[in-house]
Amino acid sequence: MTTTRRSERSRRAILDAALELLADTGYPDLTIEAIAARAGVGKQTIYRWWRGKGAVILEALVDGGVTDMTLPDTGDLRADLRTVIRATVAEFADPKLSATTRAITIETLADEALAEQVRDQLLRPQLTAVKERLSRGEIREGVDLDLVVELLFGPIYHRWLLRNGPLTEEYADQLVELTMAACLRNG
Amino acid sequence: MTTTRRSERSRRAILDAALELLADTGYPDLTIEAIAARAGVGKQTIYRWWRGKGAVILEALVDGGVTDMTLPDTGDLRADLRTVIRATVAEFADPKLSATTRAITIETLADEALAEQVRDQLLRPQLTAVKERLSRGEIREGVDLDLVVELLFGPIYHRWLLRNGPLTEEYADQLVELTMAACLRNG
DNA sequence: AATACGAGACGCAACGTCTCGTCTCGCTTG
DNA sequence: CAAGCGAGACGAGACGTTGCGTCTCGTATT
Repeated sequence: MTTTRRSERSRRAILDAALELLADTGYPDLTIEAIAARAGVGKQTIYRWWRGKGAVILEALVDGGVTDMTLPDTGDLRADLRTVIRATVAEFADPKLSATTRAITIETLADEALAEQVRDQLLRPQLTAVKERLSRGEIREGVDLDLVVELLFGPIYHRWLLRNGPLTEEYADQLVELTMAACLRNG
Repeated sequence: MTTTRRSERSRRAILDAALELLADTGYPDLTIEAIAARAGVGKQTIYRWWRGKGAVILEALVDGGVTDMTLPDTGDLRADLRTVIRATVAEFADPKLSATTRAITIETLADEALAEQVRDQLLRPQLTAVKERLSRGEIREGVDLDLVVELLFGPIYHRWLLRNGPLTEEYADQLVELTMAACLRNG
């Protein structure tokens, strides 16, 4: 049995320091030593509880409640999706939030174990929520809802990753429109 | 006037060494020093001609002719897209090729200037080719072809990035089918 | 009494710059 | 036309710097 006498004070300081550093100085300057210094914490305290800076960022995001995206159900699927996709596009367009996403994505690409945690703890809840909302809509027979979810979020990631065009509200709406055309029962 | 007395021999050795290292030992071990050692070249020779390993990988890919994706035009848009998307999915599913893509993506996320070069020299040609093929198809009025292209490639990137499901031929076909439903004139 | 804590020293690896001596090319000059 | 010269790229690797992850301290907490 592990006697977890973990200091909540240090934990919070570390998570906050990580997010602050990302916002202030950007990913290249986000080092374990910088986090420890800014948090007023020994490096060992970080290594004792996390596998690396990727894990720190992940916990900071989960802790920050980014995953609590309870999407609306007004009965109008098109309108509800517009709300969600507009919010997602805005999130990716925001330089501050985008910096955090960029950091966690880099870590994710270099660490498969972390990638699975990010997927399960951060992304899946959101994707599942959208999928469930879709399942209550007028979707054509034989259409894979997972694929529809990807049809919505994939292009956003794609455009963000490749810096291949503006991430605007109009873009979000067009994306919803086209996706609806793909899977709605009444074309 | 710059008297470019650049050694083609060294250039080739460096590009080859970079790709070999990526295939053999993976991204974490892809260092400038390792590339120089494997290529039998001084580090300065790399720094003289490239901004970093990201630029080396990019040139290796461009040089390797990855961009020469001349897609077919049989008259059947659905069949042609199936061919292209199947190939793309297979590319992302292949561990060897995927390792290179992963490496260039990481570099891209950390270096905006590199990102633009990758987009313009590597990705845009392929996306443009697909867009042109689409423009010869029976697409509904008022549909943005750029968006349709993202509808095709976005989900693939999304699934690959998040490791969020298998990248199979069936997946490719379903993706094409759904995209066609979204934008074809005769629903 | 046990153990997490802040602080920081330690050896290691890769960074990017630099300084060698060598080699190769292009231009000059006899 | 050929011998010689000078600029600059080349392989090699030393150099100081930075961040890594591990390790000891003495202190603080429970």
